[in-house]
Amino acid sequence: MRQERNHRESRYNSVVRKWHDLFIKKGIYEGNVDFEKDKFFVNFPYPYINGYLHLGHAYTSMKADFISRLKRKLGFNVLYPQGFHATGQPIIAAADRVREGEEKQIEILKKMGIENVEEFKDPLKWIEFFSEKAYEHLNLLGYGIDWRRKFITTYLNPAYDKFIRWQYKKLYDKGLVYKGSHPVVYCPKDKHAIGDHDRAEGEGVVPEKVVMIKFKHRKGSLVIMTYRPETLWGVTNIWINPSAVYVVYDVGDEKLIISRDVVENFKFQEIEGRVLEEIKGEELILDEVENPITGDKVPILPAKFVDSTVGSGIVMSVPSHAPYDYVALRDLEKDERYREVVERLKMISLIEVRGYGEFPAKEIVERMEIKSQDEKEKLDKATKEIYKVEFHQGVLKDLFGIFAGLYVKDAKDKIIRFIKEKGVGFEFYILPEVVICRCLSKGVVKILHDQWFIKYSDKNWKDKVHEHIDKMEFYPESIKKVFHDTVDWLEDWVFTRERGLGTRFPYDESKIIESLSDSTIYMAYYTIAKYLENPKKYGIDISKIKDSFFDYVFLGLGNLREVAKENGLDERVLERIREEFLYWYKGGFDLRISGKDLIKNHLTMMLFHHVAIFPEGFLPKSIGVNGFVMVDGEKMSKSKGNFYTLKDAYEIFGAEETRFALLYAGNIGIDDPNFETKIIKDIREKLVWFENYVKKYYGKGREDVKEIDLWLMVKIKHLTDLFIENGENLMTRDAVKYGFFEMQNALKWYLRRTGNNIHEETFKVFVEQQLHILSCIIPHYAQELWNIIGNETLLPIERFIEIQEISDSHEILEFEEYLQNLLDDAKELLMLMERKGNKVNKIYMVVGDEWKYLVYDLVKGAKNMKEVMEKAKEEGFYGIDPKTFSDFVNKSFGKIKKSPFEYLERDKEIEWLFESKEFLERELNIKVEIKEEKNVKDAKSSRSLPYKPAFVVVD
RNA sequence: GCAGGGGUCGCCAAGCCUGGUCAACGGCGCUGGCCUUAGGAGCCAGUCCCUUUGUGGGUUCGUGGGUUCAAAUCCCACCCCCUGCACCA
Repeated sequence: MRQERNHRESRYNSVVRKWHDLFIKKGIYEGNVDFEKDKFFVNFPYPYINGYLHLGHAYTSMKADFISRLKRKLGFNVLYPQGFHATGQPIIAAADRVREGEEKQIEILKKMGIENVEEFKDPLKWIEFFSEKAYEHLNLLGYGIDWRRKFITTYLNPAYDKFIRWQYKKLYDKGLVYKGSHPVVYCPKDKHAIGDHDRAEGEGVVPEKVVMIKFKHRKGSLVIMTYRPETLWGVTNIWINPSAVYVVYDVGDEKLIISRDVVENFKFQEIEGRVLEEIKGEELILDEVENPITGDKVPILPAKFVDSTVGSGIVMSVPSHAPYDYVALRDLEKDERYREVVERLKMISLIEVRGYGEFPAKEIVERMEIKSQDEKEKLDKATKEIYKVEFHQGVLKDLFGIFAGLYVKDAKDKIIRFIKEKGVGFEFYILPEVVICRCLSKGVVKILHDQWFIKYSDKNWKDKVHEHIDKMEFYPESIKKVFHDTVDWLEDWVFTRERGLGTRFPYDESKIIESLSDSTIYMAYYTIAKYLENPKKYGIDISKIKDSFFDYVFLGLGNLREVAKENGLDERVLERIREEFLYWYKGGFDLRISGKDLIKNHLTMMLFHHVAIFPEGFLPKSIGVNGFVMVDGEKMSKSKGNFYTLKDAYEIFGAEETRFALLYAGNIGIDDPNFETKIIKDIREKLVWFENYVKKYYGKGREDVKEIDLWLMVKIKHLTDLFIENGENLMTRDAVKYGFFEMQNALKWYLRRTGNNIHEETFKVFVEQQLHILSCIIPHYAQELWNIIGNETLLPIERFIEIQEISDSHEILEFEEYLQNLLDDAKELLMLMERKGNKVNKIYMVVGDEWKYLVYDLVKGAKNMKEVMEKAKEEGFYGIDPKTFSDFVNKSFGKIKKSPFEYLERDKEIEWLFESKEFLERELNIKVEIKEEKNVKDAKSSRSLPYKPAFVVVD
């Protein structure tokens, strides 16, 4: 047996298959309009189907599955649908790679167990294959999804396609989409934007905005690039690279002097022109140019650090505030040829900043002991430092005129505007680092035109989204703020693409709507997908569906008869579709649960679009967000060998075990949960134990009720409440903890306390409630056992058992706690005695006298010792010698204050203690006698405290 | 750089928002015991340090300050770590 190389299939997989098929067949997961019941609509973002679903998908979607079951058992009418996402470029790109015979891609497919790789040259094959697999695999794990509403995106699904087109027409009509241009990192060879995923180098690099400023030169306008336009007031000279080649670039109305290396970049940013002449860098040296703002005449000087491929290949020198400039000038002073010129230059102090004097650059260079401009590392650090403090804390000095007194961070944009308005400069985009395309050509910044934008910058729109977010629930609550932040941060979004799968944009049919933009309001589509995805069944001809259909169904526009006629529908069908939407989408969907990566894009966009399209009363109600699942404490990855698809999990761990471990892996929240493979076995064994125990003892037991039976009942109620409360808040780890582990611990204690002499009815309630709880976690195991103990009904649609409040439940709970403390203390004592070599045959447990309990109450209600003594005096110290009394109070005041018992009465304590005598003897393996203090002579007995009997050992 | 999150007793991880009941939930690991032919599982006890024929004391929650009768919990500064930054699902 042990030699088996592969994991044996879980004993419960067949149980899962059996019941899952039946549940599906019986339609218990189908959400149908029922006005008698409150609805609960939960959904999980449709996964992109370029591969198998994995544990990451399973983790988040299992929370959706769980809550759908919990809510159903609480009496809600539940809708939990699932579609699949095919929009975008990856599938097409992957299919292309197959067609090109790329080995890596083919290998990936083969590893997935696909034999006929050829077929995957066709992107449609991918969609067909992987959406089918996703469906299959979700079923393997027994997801309770209403599959009648399953769909895929893109034009391959004409109904969905029409729905998306309708949405974008709405947005267009509302003026929320517009045509514009924007800068992208662009591959001149492939002729399209290079996203992160198709870069060989330069991941994460984005175009950065800089300012170009034109200095007057005898041959035209010398263009310098700067990140810090505010230092234009302090330019002492210009830097060029003496070994680079510069050109006079005629752009029509003026002649720009820039580096030859950047001419292409200028062209891509639509500064068209032609090169008139080339000038060697060294020829420009010592030429004079004029600062367009201050009118100062400054010389051009050589510097090694100038990169002729960045910006314009020319920069300005501000030695007072730029360490590089200061050092370069200092270096140059040593050069005979330039000494005279350099000595004449005067540093100009521009910015007042705490901690620095007039010339911060000079100070920091001296402090860091930077010797020359070759010390690049130090200089970069110094530059960063100066830039940071000056930007945040720096204030512009008087010579700035209208800008004087402003913080740099506030003045910057104003200065840029000023420069642009004066016509002496313009904005430009550069790449802060080199980007290399997959095709190995170097990326440039290109301004793309004819791009369509969604206007997320719209203030009014943002405000409405904020307003709605305030009304929503978030799990965890802390992410509400993140959503607010994201709404503020989101800028206009380019939503059209040249290539990829998807829906064409109605106002420019050459463009495809990209994937994030076509997945914004499809949750509403689920409500009617039942009809549109099964058109024949309802006599619907999708090709006849027009915008008026969606207008009517989603927005209530138009009248039934006309709309039905226009869309070739039976009026009753249309009415039902509208009704279905109204029912499920009333108050919005109830919960969308997703990975945390979608907060900053999809989820926020989803809110924007809902607010734009749907009226108040149909907007999302709540969002839950999860971290990324780890496996055994490590990020899941194929290279680490801890990557599991749903199918892997089913085969290796078993469906129920996987479900259980996923829910137990973590609570809702952005922390990364941990799926522990080693607890699979524990879970399975616990389940087997319970199953066996139930089979053996269910329906048996005594009839008379004891305190401990009541205790178990109280526990069942308490833990059920905790399970439901945590479950409803998606705290699945805690829910499982209370609903299973603590339930099982309670049962174990109960069996120990009763010595397996269980009370039939109490045990029956325990078992049934345990199965109710488990049917939210592992419904098939629960159903199987439910069936075995003689129930014919389908457990997932049964309600929890309502357990009546037990009147003295607090007292009962306290007594068990008391008993555990007592047992612990006694064990400790006996251990000590044993260690000492003392023989002990019997132990007296001596309950304190009544007056001690009176003191207990007094102390609990009193602020301090004095108050206790005063009150006691009034009562004549309860007939106790005042000295004994005060000694006792002195000794026990602190302990009593900390004591947890509030409800347990002394006579109950004694009564139940007598009932528990056998249990104590069994546990301690010694004779036990319960006594009252007044009946015992031994001096040790006086040590008794309320709720802490004294022990007297007898040999 | 900007934004968000986090540093807790070997590991994972509660608690901190609503200061005290916190030496600090729970799980894993480890140690000892019971059980067992044995291993596994299960059960019991222990797992910061010291002390103790019994309920005791000390020092802890990234670092350093502060507020308070009282701080893991509130405030300030600092150090370190993680994630996202868009045309991509």
